[in-house]
Amino acid sequence: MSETASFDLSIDNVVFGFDGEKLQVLLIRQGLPGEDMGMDRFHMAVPGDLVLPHEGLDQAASRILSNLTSLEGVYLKQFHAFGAPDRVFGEKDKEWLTRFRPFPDRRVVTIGYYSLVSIAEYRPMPSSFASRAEWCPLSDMPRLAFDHNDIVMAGLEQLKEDVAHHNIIFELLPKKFTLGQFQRLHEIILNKRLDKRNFRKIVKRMADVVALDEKQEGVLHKPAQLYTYRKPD
Amino acid sequence: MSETASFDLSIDNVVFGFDGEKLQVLLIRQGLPGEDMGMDRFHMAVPGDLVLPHEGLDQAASRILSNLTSLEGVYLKQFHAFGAPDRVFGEKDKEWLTRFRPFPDRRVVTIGYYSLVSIAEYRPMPSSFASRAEWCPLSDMPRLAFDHNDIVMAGLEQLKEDVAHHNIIFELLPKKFTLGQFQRLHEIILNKRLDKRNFRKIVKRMADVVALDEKQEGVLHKPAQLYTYRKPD
DNA sequence: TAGGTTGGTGTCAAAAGTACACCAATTTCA
DNA sequence: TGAAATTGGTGTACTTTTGACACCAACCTA
Repeated sequence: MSETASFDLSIDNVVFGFDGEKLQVLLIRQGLPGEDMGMDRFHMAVPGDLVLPHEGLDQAASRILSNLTSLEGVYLKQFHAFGAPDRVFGEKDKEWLTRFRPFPDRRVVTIGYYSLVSIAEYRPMPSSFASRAEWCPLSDMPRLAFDHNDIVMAGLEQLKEDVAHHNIIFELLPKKFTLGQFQRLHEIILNKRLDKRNFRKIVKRMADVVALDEKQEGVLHKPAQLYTYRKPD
Repeated sequence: MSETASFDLSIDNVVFGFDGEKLQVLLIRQGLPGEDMGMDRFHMAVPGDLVLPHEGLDQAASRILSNLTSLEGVYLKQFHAFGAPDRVFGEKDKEWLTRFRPFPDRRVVTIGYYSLVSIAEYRPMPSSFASRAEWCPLSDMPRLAFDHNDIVMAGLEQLKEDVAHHNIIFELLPKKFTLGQFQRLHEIILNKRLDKRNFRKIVKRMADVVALDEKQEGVLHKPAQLYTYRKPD
């Protein structure tokens, strides 16, 4: 075993999206855009790529996200480094590396980031996006490439903790949201039911959640008051 | 700019110790053991080294910690990856890299870990340790090598958050501790004063902190009841 | 106009948090 | 041998937060 190591470094980004109903994760199809592959010739994966030689980690994360998904200016947070020596073990994974990576055998350590996106706000994506990336409900994740299933789960755990103690959850909501959506989002992330009246009591105490002069329209039930989040400087 | 990157990967470990009074950080003198260096010919640094080619990250972290400090079996937690392209900028840092690293110009990304240690329990260190590592109060940190000052501060921030929500704080205490020490430790980490009676009320509610049948000895004041922490499976 | 669906509201009891002051046990020094 | 210094140890009253709980309202569709 040589004492001199040489690693590739990558970023993998777990993009969480909320559509008012479910938490979803943005997945991309591995391979060249437009290339036709048999059904089991590819894996879905979390958007990720190698860090460039002179690039900071956060910078790389937002470049890669932007390249692969056209998402710009979204919340990004580093949450964990994944470096198990056997991160890459599947045959399909090795084949993919051989085709698309200059040094397919080099060990690659990846830094996990997660992003938060309101799906409603980012719905109109460029077409180049739609062809390669798609939302997938967290409750229905397929087998992903490499150790990406682990990365997604670790990202979710981190999100849970962060939500309990910070205000980042608003990044998952559209600018205008209902208290129903807000509560559902909490319930999904924390994975437990909350009492409606108690939840609203708490929200009333949040000075930065303010009621708008507007109601929901076109819903098949009593329309809800819309709220928004005002960032405290 | 080439598209093919190649990185060195290192671990840097912020070892926090508590002596009943102050929070301290374990620092090592950079350079060869026993080598005589002028006062400004070296930097203090957090214990860290390169990850080996076939080694997992957690595994590397505990190997490196053990090599540099003889500490074994201590609490270790990965908290952040540091990869700014200009992490290494000082003249002394470059000189050190040239002497001790096979590829001194290669970009190195480091994974930050922190460890928690009760100084009292680990006081009897092998002599090889004492000559190279020493505790330094957090309140009195010198200028460290590379970006290690940032790493220490980031580790402290993470510790603050983790202490509020997990039970890891007991790792910093000796097996037998007084409520005074326990309270002081909280005050230091959270950086605020706590009321003695209220603090003890909370502790009484912690089922896993139990009073021992023993008192402090040889202190210059009323001896305190000793307590211990029983891990809940 | 009836049924389905989500929105929206208040009260009470239990638990947790917060503010606050004095005596006790040991050591050291005069 | 006792006074001073130092930290240990205790309880009460008030406020705030949490948690359990049930019904009517407004919109849509058929």
